[in-house]
Amino acid sequence: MSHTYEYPRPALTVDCVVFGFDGAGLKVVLIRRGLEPFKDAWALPGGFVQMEENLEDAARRELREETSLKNVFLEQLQTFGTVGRDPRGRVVSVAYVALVRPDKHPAKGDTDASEAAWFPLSELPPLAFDHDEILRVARERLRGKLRWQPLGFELLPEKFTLGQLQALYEAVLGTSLDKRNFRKKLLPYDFIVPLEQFTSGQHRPARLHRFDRHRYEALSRGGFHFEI
Amino acid sequence: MSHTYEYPRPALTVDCVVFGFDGAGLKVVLIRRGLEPFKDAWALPGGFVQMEENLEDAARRELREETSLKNVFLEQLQTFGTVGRDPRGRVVSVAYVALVRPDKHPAKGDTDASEAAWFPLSELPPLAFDHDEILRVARERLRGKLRWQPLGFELLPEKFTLGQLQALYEAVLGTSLDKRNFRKKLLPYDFIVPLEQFTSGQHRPARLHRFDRHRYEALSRGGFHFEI
DNA sequence: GCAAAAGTGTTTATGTTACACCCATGT
DNA sequence: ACATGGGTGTAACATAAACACTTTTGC
Repeated sequence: MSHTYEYPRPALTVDCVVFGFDGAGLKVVLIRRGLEPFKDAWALPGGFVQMEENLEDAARRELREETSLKNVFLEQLQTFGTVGRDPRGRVVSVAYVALVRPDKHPAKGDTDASEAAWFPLSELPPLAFDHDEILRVARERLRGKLRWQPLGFELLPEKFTLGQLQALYEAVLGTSLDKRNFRKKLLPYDFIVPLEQFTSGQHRPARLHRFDRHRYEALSRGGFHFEI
Repeated sequence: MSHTYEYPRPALTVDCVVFGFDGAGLKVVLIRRGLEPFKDAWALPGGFVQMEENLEDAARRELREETSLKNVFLEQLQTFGTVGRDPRGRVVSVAYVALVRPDKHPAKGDTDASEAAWFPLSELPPLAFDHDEILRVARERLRGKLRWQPLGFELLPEKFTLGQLQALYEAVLGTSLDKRNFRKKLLPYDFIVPLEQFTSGQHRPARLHRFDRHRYEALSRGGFHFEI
């Protein structure tokens, strides 16, 4: 070990923006902080990176500890390091975006966090630190990515209707889409596979579909181009 | 200050992938390391983040110190934090991408680095640390972004010919493009402004153009969509 | 029978691709 | 005169956008 350890260094945290979709709108997981600073305020789940821990592992650990979520889609977003973003001193945070299916994941607090809950993006409480900013960047990223990558499937149940898929796109993109054109665009790629199962309920049953990840990856390798 | 300082923490660095374009191919700035580890190996310019220094400021400072580059386009790329990526111990690096016009920027070493030089992407030496990986991600990002954003203008002189612009796109995307279709696609947006100046040289003079940043930003705000 | 969501095709407009020749200059 | 890169248009094709009615179910 050379001069690497000779001077003070920032603290390093990870923060996770966990998106979910309930059929109507996008939601995000927040935890109520149990400690100062910002005690009792809502914040993104996250915490300090351990010395021998990869960044993504730290993000997954914090998610597990604070929200009981595991095996979720997780991707690095951006690193936030403005001096003064944390009143405790210099803290640099590597932010991650996670996508989960709320039906599979109840989002209950476990250890550190006294409470964890889903919030609709339209009804957010004030957030601790610069977490509004992190969340804003995360929303932009999600909107940008959804158009070129079929991320939607990380947010929907394994079997879903085309109506649900479209509602998700509409919620993320903030626009309304034409039902026929939406299907015409997606279905020919054949990574959305129709099943012989249908929903039941008050209305006409809708056909269920599943996402064919292998088919999608094969297409991707061929350098295909897909845009909603 | 609470428990923030109670345990050991990773060291934090910034590393910069500086791209330039010389009319023929993409180049990147490397510095020859003067210290262990990887003494005398080539590496990306970068260094430790100071305690009261914003991340981007640290990146700009290191660029200035190691390569004399200033006032360049700079954007955060991704954070690399795999345990073991630095033999000195746990070092997490926030990587940045910079775009510069090589004509304006000679890239001479200044302080820390004994040497700084431009390397064509096709003739790279072995790099220190995980800098190959960082560079790989940077190239991908550049390729991805160039198609939706007119980044090209950061890499070309203020006044440029359409031939130069096309050569740049071809170098970054790794494809060849049709001259007529390329112009037909870009010019109607009117953010490339023809000038009444022409090159001189061995061949027919080419009209010079400039990038109209305001026009581009006005278009962007209108949510326009541009793709090569 | 009515309310509510599912499902389905065609036409028109727009954008993309492919393609070949003449022009201006320096040597 | 020739070598070199600059500059220009059109037709075929593919993709995107606009648009309305019928079906099935639960109540």
